[in-house]
Amino acid sequence: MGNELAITEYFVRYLQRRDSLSTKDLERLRTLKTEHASYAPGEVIVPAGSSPDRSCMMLRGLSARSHPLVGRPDDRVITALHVPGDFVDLHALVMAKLDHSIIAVGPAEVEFVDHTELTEITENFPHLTRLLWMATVLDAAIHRQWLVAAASLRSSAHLAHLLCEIYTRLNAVGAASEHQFHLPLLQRELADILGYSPIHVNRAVRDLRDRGLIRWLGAEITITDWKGLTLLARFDPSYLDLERSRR
Amino acid sequence: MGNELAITEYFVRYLQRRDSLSTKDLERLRTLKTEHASYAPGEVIVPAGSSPDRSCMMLRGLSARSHPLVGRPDDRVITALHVPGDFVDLHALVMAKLDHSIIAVGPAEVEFVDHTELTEITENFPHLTRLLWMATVLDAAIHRQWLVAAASLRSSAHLAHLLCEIYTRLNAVGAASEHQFHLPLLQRELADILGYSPIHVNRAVRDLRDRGLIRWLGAEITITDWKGLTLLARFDPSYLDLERSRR
DNA sequence: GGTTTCATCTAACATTCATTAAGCCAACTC
DNA sequence: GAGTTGGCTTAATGAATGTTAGATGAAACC
Repeated sequence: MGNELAITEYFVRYLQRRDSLSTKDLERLRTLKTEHASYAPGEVIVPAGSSPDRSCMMLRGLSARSHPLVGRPDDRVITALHVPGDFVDLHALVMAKLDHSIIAVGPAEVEFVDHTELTEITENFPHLTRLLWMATVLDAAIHRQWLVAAASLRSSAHLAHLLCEIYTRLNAVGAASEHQFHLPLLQRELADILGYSPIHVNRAVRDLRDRGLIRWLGAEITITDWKGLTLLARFDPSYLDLERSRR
Repeated sequence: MGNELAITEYFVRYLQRRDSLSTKDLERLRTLKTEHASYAPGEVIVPAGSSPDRSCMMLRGLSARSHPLVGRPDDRVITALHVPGDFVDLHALVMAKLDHSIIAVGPAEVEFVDHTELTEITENFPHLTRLLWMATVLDAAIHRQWLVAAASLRSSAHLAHLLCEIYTRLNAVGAASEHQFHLPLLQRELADILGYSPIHVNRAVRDLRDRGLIRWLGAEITITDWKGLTLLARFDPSYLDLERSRR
């Protein structure tokens, strides 16, 4: 009780999109003690190699998991992007050491939750525990889809797939609608995500624009032909597990 | 009690490599009711799109997660390989629908565990639950490393990385030693894993052989220069979270 | 107004990888 | 032993992507 304008609301929506929460579960989530933090673009939220004793939920903006490359310290690969509602590094609860950093992409705001509280949930709230587990398993499903996209799609289609996914995820928690969204993502960062050179990303962006599939002004994206974009990307959202079911 | 030659032994070793198991946890694992099954090469163990009510542990051989491609039914991408000790599709416990198939690679043997039993563990064995959770989170870490490898390594180094990983995982559960192992994996299957054409995989295999890094006869692989192979692949096993720690 | 900075964009050339086609070799069949 | 199959191997060509270099344009600074 208290905490009426629950900080965890986005994450609650993320869960309710996929299962139903008991009053008890909801209550527990809404009374989680959290600590707010804001970050400037590029700032490190959680450093690689650390063993954090808390995990963070995305509130506003974007964050990414960044893997530094051994032997090429100024080079990196981004293996995940996180939008509001994501429990970004929940997996750190059961890992000995983080194998990557969490960084802010554009200005970002997060809420930290102590692992003592999460561990307590695993002791007393089995259904809620399975839902938290689900959140990490869903991240893995997204990783797999990125692997599929990387292996089977060419640059334009690959970029198209990423845009379809981000819009669908934003839309699922009510953070975007009408095929428009804010994406403060540089082409150089896109290159680290897609595994191309920045120049090649530029070719792909131009291609999607030339085909009349998207409009991209500054950080504002409009998907002008959703059907066409999903077709090119062979996008099928079922991996996002958006069905409600009992877990 | 009973079940002395526990079927779950490989998985127990997998967990004990990373945390300690209480007598109670051990007992619960060893009394899991399981159902044995054998598969011929290529056979489907769990089909994509299903909502299985059980999950399987790898006992012998290899299995893979295979993603069929929409619009190209004879094409696929393999996003994970599983060795003995892996709880292959444990994630299905908290997913509504599987986004991929589990298939046998070479002849394979698995043990199925009902989800009712696993759910019961989440109700009464919180520490063991966190260890099961860890197993799925570790799969995700491997997915991420595959993404990093795909984006940052060229064919030979990419193949080298896969070989380093498989050997390390086999070795971690005592299923391989002295840089030798059995790998019943066709070059065409390697192509589906690495995202190359079979012809290009062949070039990569030859390259590693020509450099004197590996010997590959039939399904028997010997890593003749471990140091050189890990250097080429920039292989750092820390993502496999092989440290023992309290979770 | 000029300068700097930084992201986006473009062009020219180099490398990596896919595709097609075909040869090789061992295991198996008739 | 001839034929067949399946996996491995090689070569030649073209498409996709990387690299290097530099142009453009907008915002921030002085």
